[in-house]
Amino acid sequence: MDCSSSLDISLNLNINAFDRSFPAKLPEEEVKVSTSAGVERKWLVKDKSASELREELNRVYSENKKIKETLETVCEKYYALHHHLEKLQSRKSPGIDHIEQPTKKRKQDPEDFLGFPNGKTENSSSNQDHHHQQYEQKNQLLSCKRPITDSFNKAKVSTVYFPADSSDTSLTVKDGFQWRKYGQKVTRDNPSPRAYFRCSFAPSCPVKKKVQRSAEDPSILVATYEGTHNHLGPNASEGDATSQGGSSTVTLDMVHSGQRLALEKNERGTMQEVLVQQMASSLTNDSNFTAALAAAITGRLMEQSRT
DNA sequence: CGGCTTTGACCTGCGC
DNA sequence: GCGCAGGTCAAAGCCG
Repeated sequence: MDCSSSLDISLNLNINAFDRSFPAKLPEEEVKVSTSAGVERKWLVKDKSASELREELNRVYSENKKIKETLETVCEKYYALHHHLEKLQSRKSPGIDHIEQPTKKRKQDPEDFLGFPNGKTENSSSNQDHHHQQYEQKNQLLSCKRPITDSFNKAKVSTVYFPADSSDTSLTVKDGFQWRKYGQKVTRDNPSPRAYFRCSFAPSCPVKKKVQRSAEDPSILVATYEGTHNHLGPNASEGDATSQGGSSTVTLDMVHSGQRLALEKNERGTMQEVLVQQMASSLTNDSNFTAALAAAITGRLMEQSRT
């Protein structure tokens, strides 16, 4: 059963209520913002009175709140539905996991069971692990794999996601280290080839890297790092790419924070994480939402500059 | 010429 | 033991 195809959870959130003309109104109040230190903050408010602006900001905040609430509600409902579906399926096939196993042919790859005992990993503080956890959980559901329960591999493994042009066929990611490609292979579960790299920055560095385009989103390169660099990064301030994840990875914290409570239960958490991932994807592809988000961020910046 | 990529062959682990 | 699939090796070619 193809879980992904049977469930269309793309959100058709009605955010029209949000005045999408808001960004378009901004030129009227020419705003220059620089967030770096030594900031130049220049506000040229011409035609609008402060009260009008405040009113507009309040409206933006309330809309933002509404969107978040809607998201949470959708999550709750989706989870309830999915849970119900699971129950029905488990009744149909007693003794079998609610998620169909495609094959038991091979043991999970190290990067497939980073372990995450209690939802944590060796470098659990980094975003990439959180992303990887989400990604793996998503993969388990989308590819209908059994949830991973094996104890995690001893080798330090981490996964980093890099945005990439889907037309770009080179499997190279810029993480600051120097890599030597030693192999490429087409794997069964992904039409795009997987490239194998060794760290060539130091001769004895044991770190290996696998890079493969995401099967679900070709615009994402999935880099799996194994081992720990036994040398400093090319730039000392860069640190270890295997534990830092690079600056290119993206977190949609607004969505995550709204779901934290719902993640308390493990099973439920898995479902929620998947949902969050898919919703984030759905929302970021929605120009309406991105416009709304941009407006909300602008509003927040304006508020901060005022204080 | 040295370093890197490409790519087919080979090795290894796993399930049946 | 066999077949499959992922991982690695190494020769050949390319490039600066």
